[in-house]
Order: sequence, then structure tokens, then C-alpha cells
Amino acid sequence: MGASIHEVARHAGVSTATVSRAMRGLPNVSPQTRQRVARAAAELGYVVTHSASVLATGRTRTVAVVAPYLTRWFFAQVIDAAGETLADNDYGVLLYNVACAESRARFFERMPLRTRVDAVMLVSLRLSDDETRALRKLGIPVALVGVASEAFPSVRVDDADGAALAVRHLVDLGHRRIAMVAGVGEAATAVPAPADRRRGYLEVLRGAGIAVDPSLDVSAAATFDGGVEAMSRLLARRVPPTAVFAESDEMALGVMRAVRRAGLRVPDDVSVVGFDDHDLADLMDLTTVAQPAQEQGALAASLLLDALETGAGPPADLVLPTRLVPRRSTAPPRGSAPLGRRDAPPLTRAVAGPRTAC
Amino acid sequence: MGASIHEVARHAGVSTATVSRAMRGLPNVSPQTRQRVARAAAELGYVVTHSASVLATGRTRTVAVVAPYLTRWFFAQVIDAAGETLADNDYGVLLYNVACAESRARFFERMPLRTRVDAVMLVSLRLSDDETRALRKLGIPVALVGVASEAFPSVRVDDADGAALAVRHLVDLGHRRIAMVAGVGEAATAVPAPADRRRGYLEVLRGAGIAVDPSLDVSAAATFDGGVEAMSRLLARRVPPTAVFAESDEMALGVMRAVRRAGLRVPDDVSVVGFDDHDLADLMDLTTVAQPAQEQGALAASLLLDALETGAGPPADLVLPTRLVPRRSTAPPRGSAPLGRRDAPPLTRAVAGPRTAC
DNA sequence: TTGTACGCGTTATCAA
DNA sequence: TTGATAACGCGTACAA
Repeated sequence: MGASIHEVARHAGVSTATVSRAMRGLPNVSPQTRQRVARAAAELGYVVTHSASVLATGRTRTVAVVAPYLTRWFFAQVIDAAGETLADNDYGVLLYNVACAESRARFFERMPLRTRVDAVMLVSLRLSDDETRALRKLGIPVALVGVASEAFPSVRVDDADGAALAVRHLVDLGHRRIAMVAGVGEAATAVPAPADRRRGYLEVLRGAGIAVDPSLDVSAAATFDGGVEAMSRLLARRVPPTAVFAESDEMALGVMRAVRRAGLRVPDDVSVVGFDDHDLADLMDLTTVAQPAQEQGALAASLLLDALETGAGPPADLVLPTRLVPRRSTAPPRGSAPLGRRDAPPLTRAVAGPRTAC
Repeated sequence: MGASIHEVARHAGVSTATVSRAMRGLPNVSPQTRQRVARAAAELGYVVTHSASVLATGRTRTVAVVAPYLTRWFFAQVIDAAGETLADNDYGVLLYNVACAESRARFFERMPLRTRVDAVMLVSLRLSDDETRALRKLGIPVALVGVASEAFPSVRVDDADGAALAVRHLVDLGHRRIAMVAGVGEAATAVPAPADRRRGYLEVLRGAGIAVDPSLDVSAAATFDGGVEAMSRLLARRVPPTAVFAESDEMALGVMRAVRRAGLRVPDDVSVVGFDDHDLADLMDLTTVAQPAQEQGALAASLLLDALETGAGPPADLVLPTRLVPRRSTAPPRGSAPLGRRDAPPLTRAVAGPRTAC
């Protein structure tokens, strides 16, 4: 389409090599030459052909972002923030969605990103050995968000710890019949959060000497509706739980909804805790465990940029903090001794960690 | 890195041309030759180098998707569906976020996608003349989602019509003091929906002979919190509205929240209608105007694929239907004549237009 | 059906 | 500081 480097060279009365140097701001070009080249390029509307540059340098200035969902809160936040950091450094984002087991298998088999990107970032995907191998074989930097791994650097929160925060809060309020609502995806093993958060849930129960009732541990789609469905099942039991820990705020909102639709009240009849600190959590007075989603995306992007610009640093496993954000969806169980009321939820308002740029 | 086409050729005892033909499934290759090439490629782990292929053919098999938000419901739906359609056809998605006026200006000026993609899809961006020109100059197919344009094919709904559906519903219920809650973004002119929906709002009011009160038309951030803020302002008036049309479900949920926080009830004291049919709308019993978001993304992607594979078809302007989904957030105004109750909201449950694949 | 040889547009090496 | 030229790896006329 546009002019090529040769025409610019001719136009400016220099060689193509000089044009290339001038265009990229390399040092060894005299100011006047640089000027002439710049003018010629502008006049001809010259633009470096990306593929030619890639072919010659071996660098694509592109990062692949691989995620099982785009529409769920956590994933959108991570991808958004990562994209911003990358764009700020003149890297493009090639987006891959591996929602279902089938597309995921196809992705790791064909590796469509091969020869197309300089680095890969995977969001909340627990990798099989084969997948890990396939990624390793790419020979480019890889970073994970939301999962620990011995193979690659990662940025995440401690999901078990976070869940423990939530469940301990419920135990401290006096609850003993505490349910867990977890999400199941297309591929059950795709996303690690549910299992890790369940681990935290179980640990706290055991630590508190509470007998674990497996029938209080229910799974459904990781959506609002899934939360409704799961809670409906719990409410259908002869003895429903007095509190619920939902693995995500999205599900927690569904849980709250189901409670209210059953004519019960939150937190009077059922306490609910979520995970994420979704934008809606504050609005809906949902007690939750906040995790810094944007930060995780931005940080993972930085990790990759560092590896690309300066050769890999130490293969970090950055664990960002979670924190309990008590709101009005949790309270002592009905009929608990008044002394249970020792700490009324202080109604802390979460500081919204505003989007960094713009 | 990996083996090149030459090594595969040598390994298979054929020429590079034959390897190229065999790898791409072109017709003129004998079955045995094809076999030999395939085996050689597999043994050497050969993969076509993308940039070299692009340089030789001029085709990138990549589409740029440009959007001002990733995290808002409509945008996530559109991008998700478009990405799926493109991936199914072996196209990659290069994602560009132009959230703020600054990044938008930089994007259209530098056009970082130039020479990197075969086509461009823009989501809910009203293009200036300069931006249109810049896109035209790329000389590649362009498609718009959520906006009409004389310059490029588009897929959208009629926002004014949709809004009219909502407001007429309120008027039919007997409301006359109807507020509008609209979103404002970083760049006020970035997204066209607010203005178009406002137009529908005003038209219905005028058509019904209702005097338009400009102070009932409030704007805030296009988020849950923005909805809360806008409604709080409306409730602070000496005479608050009896009904609110919010430009998006996200804002509508905030509006509902503000109403309830003020000790009022939905719909008894205030009716609320949204726009989108967000996953949460059903859950929250929010009456809304449904628009097919996934379909718009998928359709726009198909448009681009058609243009790429078969040369541009007619520059379509595909307008998909909206429909009112009455739920429990709307009712006749308090104190209205009983006959106003003529049609109790039938509680239609929206059919969720399930994600097509997987 | 297969092979030869050139072009795609840059960058990098080396010599001047 | 600048220029000539050889890669980079593939696709494709054209010839066989």
C-alpha cells in the first residue's frame, strides 16, 4: 500500500539503512539527515511494515493474553489493566479466549500464538503438565495471573487465605452451619479459584471444631444465576445454613437474591460473604474479600515487559493481599446470644482503587 | 527457532514450493507427497512463521477490535462474541482500548494497527470526520457496532426506538414525571448511546403531551455508582420523579439502590426501567429494554469476514430489534386510578440467548 | 504434479 | 555518520 523504505530513501537522498536508523531514533544519525528522513517519510505517508520488521528483528511487540472468560468481573479487570500497561509500552494485545475444554485443547495443541507474540499471559488457568510443556517449548516469557506455578512467574492472591478470612468472619459472628457456594465452569479444572477457596473454607471450619457437612458444599455455574440456583438448593434442605460463603461476588449476589426471594432476610436469616469486591458489592452491601484485580493484571504485564526488555528476572511468585470488607450482609445468627453482637460490622467503605490511567 | 520450510523440504525430498502447497492444503499435490511433507513437518516441529507468511501474502489473518471499555456489560459481550466468531475462522483478535480522550487521540493519530490487521471493528464509537478519514485511509474493511455511519457498515439497535419502548411503557402506566439517567464517559462524545436514548425519551414525552422538565434529565458516570449518584440528586428535589428511565441496566441498578437507600420502594414509590437486559436485570426484577449484544458482535465479525473472503458486500446497516422485558420494577404511580392497573407486568422471563459455542 | 527463482519490506553486518 | 548487501522465511509466477 503505502510507500516503502526504498522510496523514502530515494526521496531523502539517503540509503535505506539510514532511513531505518533514523525512523527508529538510533543514535548514529546526524540531525540534518534525521530531519530529511522525517520529512520524506511524512510526505510519503510512510509507515514501517510490521511483518517485515518482525521478520527482520524477530520481535513482534505483541503479547498474547489467554483467558477462559472475558465477561466475568475478575477477568475483565485483569485484561483491561494488562492491556493498558502493555499499550503504554507500545505492545499490542492478542486476545485468546479458551472458554470450553474443546477450545482450550485446540489452543494448546495448535498454539495459534506461536511465532506471533513475544510473551504470553494466562489468566486463572491451572495448567496441566502437557500445557506447561507446550508453553515452555515456545521459548518466550510466560506469566500467570491467579495461579501459582513452579514453571512460570505468577501474580495472584492466596485464595485459601482469602476464603479463610471470609469464613472466619462468619465463625466469629457465631455461625456454625456455614455453606460454601462454588462455581463450576465448562471445564471443571479450568480455573483454580474454587478449589483453593474451598480449601480455606474447610480449614477454618476444622480449626473451629465445626463438623464439616458435605451437603452444605454446593456448586453451580459461576454466575449470578448459578448463585441463585445453588442457594435455592440449600434453602430446600430441612435445616438450611445460617451463613454462606460464595466463591465470587457474582455468585454471592445470586445467593442474596435467592434468600430474599424465599421471603428471608440478609443478614437476619442468612449471612452472605463473597469474594472479589465487585463494583456491585458496595452497592448491595455485600460483605466480601477484596482482591486487587487491576493490580494483578498490570503487575503481570510488567513482569513480562521486564523479561522482554532486560532478560528474565527471578521467576517471582507475587502474592498480593486480600482483605475482608465487612458490610451489611453479615451478622450473628438469629437467636445467638446477645454477647455475640460484640463487633457490629463497622461498615467500612472499600477504597475503590481507581483505574490508574486517563 | 524452529525448522524452516527449507529443512522440511530437504527432509521430505521435495521443494519448498511443494511444502508450502502441501501445508496449506492446496489442490495440486499428490497424496503421497502430501503425506511425506506432513510427516517431515511433524518430525521437525515445523510451524509457518507468521510474519514471513504475512509479508509474502499481505494478509495477517488478524482483526483489530477497538472499544472504549472492556469491563462494561455490553462491550464485554460484543468483544466476546466477535472473538469467538473470528477464532472459529482462524482469525486472531488484536485488542485496542481507547478509554480516554487522550488514548483515543493517540490511537487514531498513530494507528498502531496499521499494517498489522486485515480489518477493524469498532464498538460504540461515534467517529469524527478525521477519525473516519483515518480509518478509510487504511484501505481495509471496517465495521461498526452500536453506531450508524454512512462511511462503514454497521450492526446496532435503534437506541432511540429502544428508549421509546421504555418510556412509553412508563407513560402507559400513568407516569408523567419521568426522569432520564444518562451516562457520561471520559470523552463525552465517545459513545453515542446516551444521546440517542435521550432522543427517544424526549420524543415519547412530547408525543404524550408531557412538558419536558430539563432538571429531570441527569447525567453521571455510566456505572452502578453513577446510577446511585444520579438518583440521589433526583430524590433531593422538592418533587422527585415517579419513574426513571436509566440509559443502561448498570445505571438502573444503581438507581434502584438509591431509591431503597432513601427508604422508598421500587416500584411503589418509583418505577425504574433500564436498557440492555444485563444478566443481573432478571435477578433484580428490573424491567428493561433487551438488546442482543452477543449477536451484534458476532454479526459484525461475520460482516468483516465476508468482506475479507469475498470482497465487500453491500455496506449494510443491520439494525437488530430491541424489546421491552417487563418485570417488577415498574408499576403505575402511587395514587393513580385503579384502572391504571390494566396490565399487570406479565413477568416475562427473558430467554437468555445462550452463548453459541462450547 | 513439481521445482526454480524472485519478491515481499526491514534490519543488521560490515566496510567505507 | 553513512551505504551496500545479505539475511529474515514464505508464497507464487513461471517453467518443466
